Amino acid sequence: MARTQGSHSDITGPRVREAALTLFARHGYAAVSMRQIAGEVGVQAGALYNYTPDKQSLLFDLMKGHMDELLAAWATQPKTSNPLAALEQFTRFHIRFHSKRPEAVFISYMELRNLSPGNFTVVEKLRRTYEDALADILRAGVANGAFNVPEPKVAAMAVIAMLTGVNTWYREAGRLSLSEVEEIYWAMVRKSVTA
Amino acid sequence: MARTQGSHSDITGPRVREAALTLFARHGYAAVSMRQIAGEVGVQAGALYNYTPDKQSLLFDLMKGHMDELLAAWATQPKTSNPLAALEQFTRFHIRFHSKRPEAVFISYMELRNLSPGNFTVVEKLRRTYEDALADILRAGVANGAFNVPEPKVAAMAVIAMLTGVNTWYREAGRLSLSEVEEIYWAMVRKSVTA
DNA sequence: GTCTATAAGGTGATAGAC
DNA sequence: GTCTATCACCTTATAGAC
Repeated sequence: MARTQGSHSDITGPRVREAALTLFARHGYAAVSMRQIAGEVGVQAGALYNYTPDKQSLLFDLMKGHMDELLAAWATQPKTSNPLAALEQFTRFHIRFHSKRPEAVFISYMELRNLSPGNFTVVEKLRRTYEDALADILRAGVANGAFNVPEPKVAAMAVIAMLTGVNTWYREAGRLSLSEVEEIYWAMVRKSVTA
Repeated sequence: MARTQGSHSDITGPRVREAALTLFARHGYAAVSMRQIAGEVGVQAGALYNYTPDKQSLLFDLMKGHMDELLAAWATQPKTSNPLAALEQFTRFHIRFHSKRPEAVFISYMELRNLSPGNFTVVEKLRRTYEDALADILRAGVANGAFNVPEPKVAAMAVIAMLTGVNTWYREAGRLSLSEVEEIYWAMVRKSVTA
């Protein structure tokens, strides 16, 4: 892996991001040095600055990229006018999407305080957009009598916290398949908000 | 605050812990230096080592102390044989206890990966004890027909994740009182597991 | 018990050779 | 595009004066 000379711009860039993702998730942003990231990629520390202006940008790009992908993936889901069907879709989508990106999810929840104020504002706005998508589903269900939730935004936070918690214990090699996990959580989410 | 000489063992010890709690919660364990903690207390960095053998012990003491207090407080709650009443008690207890210690809760969830392996094992065992208390309540409710949850341990994780999420958005000065928050979450928890 | 001084080494970021 | 070398500074922890 270690090398002494060479030119690899097209592959090094993604590898820097991957290494940062893995190391930030494992040890935390503040505990990881640029030298560690460089070591994982197989270059010297100075070479990283061809791909990022600084360490902060590396973190911001990972977090903003994750939120952009999340919102883009949610946007491709077929629209449903039935609130109950929409809630089921959101629940299953959230579990499936987050289970595939545990490192990015972990960073996005743990490293918010290490974002510069300006970067924090950007990421926070994207997060709020996602939360509001669920809150709107709940409001529609209240309006048509399917749901009974006095505070849709609070209920949305509660549901998202519950669903994201899957990542703290679910392992692919574990006893339960992801489909079984989906069923368990969907049953709980459905009951928790229905009238 | 700054001083040049003196002897204050009986008050400095707690102040070191308080400063570490506040700073670790705000910036993260890895991002906080012993000099910062000393500065907050009003002593020089070297003086901290009269109160802790090292930085890691400071983190461990905060996290183990928090889990010990949590389990001790839960142990003082009156015993209830009715699973539904026990679940309501757990729900309200969890929200109230955690809302009073946002910094310790934050550290206990965010800094697990910064514990040494041995310290992690200790804290993790205490956490599992707390999770099992809720799982046992759910199993009792399944046994007497009050609840319908196919996987009590998974449901316990789901409920705890939902309840702990309150700390991410609840503020004392906000629109909703803690009692109102308790009602909202208790309604959701109750419905999510009832038959 | 707290201070100052120091050891030993790590930090992010940059300059200039190749 | 990557390297080596470096700047200026910060890190945890300890030793010994007071």
